Amino acid sequence: MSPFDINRIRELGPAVSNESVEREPGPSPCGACSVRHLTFCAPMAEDELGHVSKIVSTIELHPGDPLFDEGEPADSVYSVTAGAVKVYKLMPDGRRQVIGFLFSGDFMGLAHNDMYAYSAEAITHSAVCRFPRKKLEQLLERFPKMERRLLGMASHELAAAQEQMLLLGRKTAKEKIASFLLHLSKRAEARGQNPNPIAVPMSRTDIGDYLGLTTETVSRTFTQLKTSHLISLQPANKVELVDLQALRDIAEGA
Amino acid sequence: MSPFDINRIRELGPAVSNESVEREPGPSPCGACSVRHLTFCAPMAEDELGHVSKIVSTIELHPGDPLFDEGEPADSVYSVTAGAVKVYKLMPDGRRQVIGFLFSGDFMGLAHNDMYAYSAEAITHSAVCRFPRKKLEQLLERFPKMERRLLGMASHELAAAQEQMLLLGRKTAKEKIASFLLHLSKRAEARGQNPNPIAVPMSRTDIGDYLGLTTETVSRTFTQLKTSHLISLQPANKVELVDLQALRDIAEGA
DNA sequence: CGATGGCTTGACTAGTTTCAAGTTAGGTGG
DNA sequence: CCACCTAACTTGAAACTAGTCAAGCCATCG
Repeated sequence: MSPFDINRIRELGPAVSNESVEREPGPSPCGACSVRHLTFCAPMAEDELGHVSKIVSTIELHPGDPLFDEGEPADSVYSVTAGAVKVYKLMPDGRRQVIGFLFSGDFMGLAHNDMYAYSAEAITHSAVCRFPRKKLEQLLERFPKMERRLLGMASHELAAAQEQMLLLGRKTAKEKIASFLLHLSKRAEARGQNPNPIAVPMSRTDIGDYLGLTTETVSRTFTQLKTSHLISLQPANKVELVDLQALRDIAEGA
Repeated sequence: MSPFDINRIRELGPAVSNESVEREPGPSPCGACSVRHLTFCAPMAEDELGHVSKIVSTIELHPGDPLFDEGEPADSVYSVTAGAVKVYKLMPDGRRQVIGFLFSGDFMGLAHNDMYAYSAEAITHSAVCRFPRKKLEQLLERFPKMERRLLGMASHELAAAQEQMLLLGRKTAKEKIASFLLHLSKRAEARGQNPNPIAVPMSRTDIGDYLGLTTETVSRTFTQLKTSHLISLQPANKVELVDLQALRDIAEGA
């Protein structure tokens, strides 16, 4: 979490309860959105933002707050504006696969059919924008440039998912962890945050469920990378990538 | 492969060499396309198909023919009209992850940046339509309904990729194979083909590289399912799903 | 300052891979 | 038309990576 993100959340005002707070849109929530250039709202002109503000509502989430669950009617699409959210799928016996970690600019809930294909839950104190599906679809129809942007972001997501398939299907534990850390670094940079050291707000269990490993293996592998002086574990869940090139070599399997 | 698909290929005429053959579009290749309802061309009206025909060229592929390679400039987007194509990523040491098997109606090459993120190669005798990227983008700009269709298909792909992440990260070999066979069955049905017995045109190695397993484990697991009378291996690479419910229970991990 | 939950470490187990050898099937040429 | 040849597939035994079970450590927060 950058200070930038924290400021964004503070703008939302204090929570009135320990549950998620949903606020009606103010005069121009989108005009003030500091991460708009990262979201699917990016192509909208200043004087068109009113159309977006009109259908959006802002939700504040605390660590562990659920946003929606797999199988629920997919009434809304969400865009993360601050914090970190995880999306995951569950098997009947409790096995879990984390599909992705979402940060500022990322969206979720773009289901083809009418149910969410995964569950979403906040990792840190976060803020998301909620778009009722029907109204968003009307907006997309009126502004094809927004739909184009969404297609571009979906293509990007798809490429990332395919890269993750390679990781899950063919990489070793060490290669998975190295890839994961480099991926976090790249994404932080893309959001204009510090790429090194990186914030690692999710738990070892979450990381394991994202990489197809157990908590224990994740922990052992971190220790191994630390002992080899490739990374350094810092306070406040920060990780310094000490030897970037070595990490890249490991991640690629070279 | 259904007889239907084979007929489609025969319409293309004989190959003039053992390499892929690229043909200039005839008077109305799209008007005659029998799988159009499955492709991203579906929303186009009959009298608009000329715009599509004008930019498309048809390519015939024989088993093993490469279509493009990871890292090449992504000049074109392709739509499969007959046969089966595999797309895969390679690691420097040769480890391979098959990202997907494509059949009639599926598209590939929708990269966000300017390079293909994976390689594509024909499994069976196949036919694909080639759309120069620039020209396709112009077409999408003119026909937002086509772009909407593409976004819908991309969302669907994304959901499938996420399901595959769960498979790769958390399922056992037996669960992976059961899921794979059921997935093939569902997809055949969606294309109007027989969902049981199913055609399994890809090799054990391809299946392994798709499921994150070795050839040997795939083979052993098929044998195991056969011995348990859940499936039956038939001639011509066909597999009969004998006990559908048991396969579903295994696939879901129940 | 104690308690809780997350993280780390250890010993053992198991599922899958690896290495190796056979078997089957399909395509080719005599 | 048959026999061979090759590649794909199957099966077996040993090895290894990551998982499981269990205990201890650390840090954060009332």
